[in-house]
Amino acid sequence: MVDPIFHLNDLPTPAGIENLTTQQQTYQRLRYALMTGSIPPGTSLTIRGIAQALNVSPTPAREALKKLCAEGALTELDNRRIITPIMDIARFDELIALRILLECHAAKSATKYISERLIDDLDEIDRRMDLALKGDNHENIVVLNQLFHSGLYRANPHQVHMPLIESIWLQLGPYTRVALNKLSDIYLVDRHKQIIKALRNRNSAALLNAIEKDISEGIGQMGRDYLNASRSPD
Amino acid sequence: MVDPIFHLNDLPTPAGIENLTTQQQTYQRLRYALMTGSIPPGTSLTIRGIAQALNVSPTPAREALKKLCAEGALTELDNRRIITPIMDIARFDELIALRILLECHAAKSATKYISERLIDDLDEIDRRMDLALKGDNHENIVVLNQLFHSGLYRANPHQVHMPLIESIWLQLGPYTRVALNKLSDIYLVDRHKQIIKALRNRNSAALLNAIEKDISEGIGQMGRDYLNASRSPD
DNA sequence: ATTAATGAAATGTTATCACATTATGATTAA
DNA sequence: TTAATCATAATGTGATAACATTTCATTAAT
Repeated sequence: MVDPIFHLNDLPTPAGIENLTTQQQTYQRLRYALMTGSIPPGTSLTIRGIAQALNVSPTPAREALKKLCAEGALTELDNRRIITPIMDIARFDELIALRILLECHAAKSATKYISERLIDDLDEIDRRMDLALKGDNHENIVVLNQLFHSGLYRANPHQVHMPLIESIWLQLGPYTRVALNKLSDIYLVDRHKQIIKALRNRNSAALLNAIEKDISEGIGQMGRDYLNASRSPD
Repeated sequence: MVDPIFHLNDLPTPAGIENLTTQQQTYQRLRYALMTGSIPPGTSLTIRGIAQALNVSPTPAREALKKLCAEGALTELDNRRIITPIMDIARFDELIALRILLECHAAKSATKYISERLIDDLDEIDRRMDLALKGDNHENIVVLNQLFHSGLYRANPHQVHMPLIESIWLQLGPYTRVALNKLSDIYLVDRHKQIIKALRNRNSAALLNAIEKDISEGIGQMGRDYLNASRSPD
């Protein structure tokens, strides 16, 4: 064993996974790591390596890895090796376009289920996100940002789009971190405020516009800049 | 063992899976069965049951089932049992709306990669579909219909949407069969002809319109009728 | 008769080992 | 020096058994 998994032991563990099966805990930990961009693109993940790093037997490690592959969060190469997805600009742009397409659709189809109570909850999440932004707490920012968006889309009880949206989020995971690193505070939060305002006013057009901008000017622009910048020096 | 898997032995096997691993073969066979609607909604699928029915050991059976769960083709209940998804009209309508949304987007983003050669290929697929329709060969119809659509969308080499679209197809699998059963021949095929014509003319608006109608007036309408009809007698 | 308790059967989960495939690096031949 | 070859290690795959959970039918108590 060449200790290829580096510091995966030290990865932050999501809360509330104590009662899950070993396999589910392993899955949640890996998923969380991917979502928050804690594993660089192109990293090779082996069954035994993960098992050792997370102190579980190969079986649950294997199932967790396979599940993440099936969700698009990891890539299975032809030689059966599993790696974190490698990104290029074309693929990135497709993912951003899909995020906008799916999330605007989800928001639209959720509109009629949205209560004042839910809007208050989203407002509260956004307030916490302001604090996390001030504190530069990346993990919390990512998690809260996802809670904000998924809280909105999940208002619709007929859940068919969230798995698709989460698949996209997982694939964009590493670049969420990049985007939030570069984020000059107020920007993203501002869009969230617009979203909340549009929800309160039941202004569908404004809502969709705010969501699109939140995505395209947030992770979309930052990620694209990053990919462009990291291409040249090579 | 109560032989819960009925006649899964007799399920048609997709061609060209000889060189795959046992797990992949198992996955392909189950997937094919689901895609063509050969397993009724609500059917319980057990690891040992599938293993026995397909004459493989539990390990590959389990991996195949888990993968299909991750893709949304099967549902994992809270009690850990795995069943084929149960449909209701609201969910069905969401799936159809998502199909239209994603497939129109995929078609649009594929447009600039579409060659005359590809259009000829699609034309050929559609011709074979005409034959299959005349012969009432359901499996072939379903497979050819998917080849037609995926052939178009896969023209775009930056593949991020096909996994999402296939997830939707899998979830709609049983109703594809229903739709094609009721289909009065010419209808669906006609839309395909429109798609091909729009491709040749590079008419984007006509293309998107034809795709939307192909879906909404094909499986969309038929499936909805079926769900409405089967609701009342109960 | 209904409900609760019990225990056996079915099923999902995990651990482990044997096997197949792939990757790696040393060795040899051109 | 380079390319091919081979042995070894690393890794994924498959089979099996022990264990945990859930289901279900039977039994006992009210």
